[in-house]
Amino acid sequence: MARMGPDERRNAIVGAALEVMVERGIAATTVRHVADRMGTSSGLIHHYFASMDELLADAFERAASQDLNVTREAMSRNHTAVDKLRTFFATYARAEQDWAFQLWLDAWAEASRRPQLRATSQRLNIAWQRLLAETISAGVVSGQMSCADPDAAAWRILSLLDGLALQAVAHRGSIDRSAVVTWSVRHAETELGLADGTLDGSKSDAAGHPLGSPCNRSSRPPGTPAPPSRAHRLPS
Amino acid sequence: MARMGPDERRNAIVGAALEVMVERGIAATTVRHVADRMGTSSGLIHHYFASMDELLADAFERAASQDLNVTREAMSRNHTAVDKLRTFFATYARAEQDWAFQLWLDAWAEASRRPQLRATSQRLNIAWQRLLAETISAGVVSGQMSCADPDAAAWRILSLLDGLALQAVAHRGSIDRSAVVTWSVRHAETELGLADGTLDGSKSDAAGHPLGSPCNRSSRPPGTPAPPSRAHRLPS
DNA sequence: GGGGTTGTTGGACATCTGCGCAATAGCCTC
DNA sequence: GAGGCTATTGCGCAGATGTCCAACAACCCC
Repeated sequence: MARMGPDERRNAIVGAALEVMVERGIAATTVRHVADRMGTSSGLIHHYFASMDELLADAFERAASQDLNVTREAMSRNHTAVDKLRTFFATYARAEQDWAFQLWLDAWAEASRRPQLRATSQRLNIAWQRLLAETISAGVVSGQMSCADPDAAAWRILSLLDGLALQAVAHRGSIDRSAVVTWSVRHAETELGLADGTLDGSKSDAAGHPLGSPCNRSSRPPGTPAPPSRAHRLPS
Repeated sequence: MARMGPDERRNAIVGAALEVMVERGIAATTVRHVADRMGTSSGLIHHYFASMDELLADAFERAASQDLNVTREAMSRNHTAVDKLRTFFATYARAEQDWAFQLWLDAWAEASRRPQLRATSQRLNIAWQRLLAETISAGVVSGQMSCADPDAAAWRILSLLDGLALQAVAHRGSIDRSAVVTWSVRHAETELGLADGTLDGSKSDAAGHPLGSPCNRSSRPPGTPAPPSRAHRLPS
C-alpha cells in the first residue's frame, strides 16, 4: 500500500521475513506469508529479491549480525581480555533466547540446501569465533591467560556453547538452562588457565553500562510488541 | 505392487523414507517421494502411518538407534572404562558421516514443530548421553578416571562433539574434520583426569573385532548402492 | 473353486509453492 | 496541471502438498 523507497522497502521486507521465520521456522517461510505480514502483494517481494534463498539469507543476517554487534560493542567497553570474555558470556544471547537460537538451528540444517543462507551463516559463525579468538590472543599477549592455540580454543568454546544450547532449545528439559552458560564458562576457564570463577558473570566490574540482566540484547522476536503474543505462537 | 505383510511393508516404508530424508532433508521429504521410491502409490503410506510426523520420527529412529546400537555393542566388547571410551570416540559416526549428522541437524531444527520427531530425537540424544555417563561412572568407581559429576561431564563431552561436528558438516571448511574428534578426545581426557593420549584411537587394544577404519558402521546412506551416487545428490 | 479378508491402487480434493508479468497507481519534476 | 518514472498490484502459471476414499486385486481358508 504505502509507497516506499527501495531501501526502506527492502528493509521492511527483511523485517517481515524475519518475523515469519521466527514464527514458522526458516524452512516453512514462504513468499506469501511475508507479503501478508507486510500487507502487500507477493509479487513485490520478488521485485526486490531474486529468490527465496536470498531473502532468507538477508533476514537471517540481520538477526544474527545484530546479536554479534551488540556483544562486540559490549566487549569493546572492557579493557582487559578477562573482562571482555566475562562480558561475552554475559551477553551471549543464543543460549538464552529460544527464538534466536532456533533460527541458528534452522540455518545450520538448511545450509546444505540453500547456498546463500549457508554462506551467511558460515560467515557469521566465523565472525563469532574470531571475536573470541582475538580476545584470547590479546589475553595471552598480556599474560592474563595462557593458550597454545587461541584459534582452536575459540572454536571449542563456541562449539560447546552451541552444543549445549542446542539441547536446551531443541529438547526442552534435557539440560538445565543455566548450566549451558555455567558449564561453558568453566570450560573456558580451564582451557585458558584461569582460576575457577574468574569468568563468572556476577562480578561485572566493567564500565558502567546498564546491563540489568545477563541478556542485554533484543530480548523479543523482531516485530513482536510484547512477550505474551509470542507465547501464543511458540508454546513452550 | 508386491503384496507384503503389515510388518514387512511398514519396514519397507520406513526404509524408503529414510533414503528420501537423507537425499532431500527431513523438511523436504514428502509422501509422494517415499511412495515413488518404493514404487507404490502414495495412499499406501497413509494406510500405515497416521501422519507425516509419525513416519519421519520412525525413520529417524531407525537410522539413529542403529548407530547407537553399533557403538554400544562395540563398547561392550571392551572391559575397562578407558577402553570403552576409546571405542566410543573411534566408532562415533555422526562426526564422520555427513549424511547421518545432517539428519541430526534436520531433526534438531524440526523438533520444535514436529512433536513425535522431537520425542524421538530427545530420547536418542539422552540415550547417547547415558551411555557416556554410565561408562564414566564405572571408570570413576574403578579408579581409572576422576569426575565429580559424570552426568554433567557426559553432556559436555557429547555437546562439544556435536557442536564441532555441526560446524564441520554445515559449514564445510570452517573446521578440519579430524579436529572434531581430536579436540573432543582431548577435552574428555582433561575432564576425566586422564593423561594426554589415553583416549587416542590408534592404540585400539580391544578385542579382535575387525575395525578397518575408525568408522565401523553403515558407511553409506541407506539404500545407496555406491558412494558416487551420493556425491551427485549432495555435492560437497 | 467360491468367498471373505486385506494389502494396494490411483486419483480427487483443496490448498499451497516460487516465480513472472502485464497493468495500475502513486509520487516527483517540470 | 501534464508527463514520466517506478513502486506496487493481482493474477496466472505449472507444479507440489497432505489427506482421504471408493474401487481393485491378491491371497488364504473353507
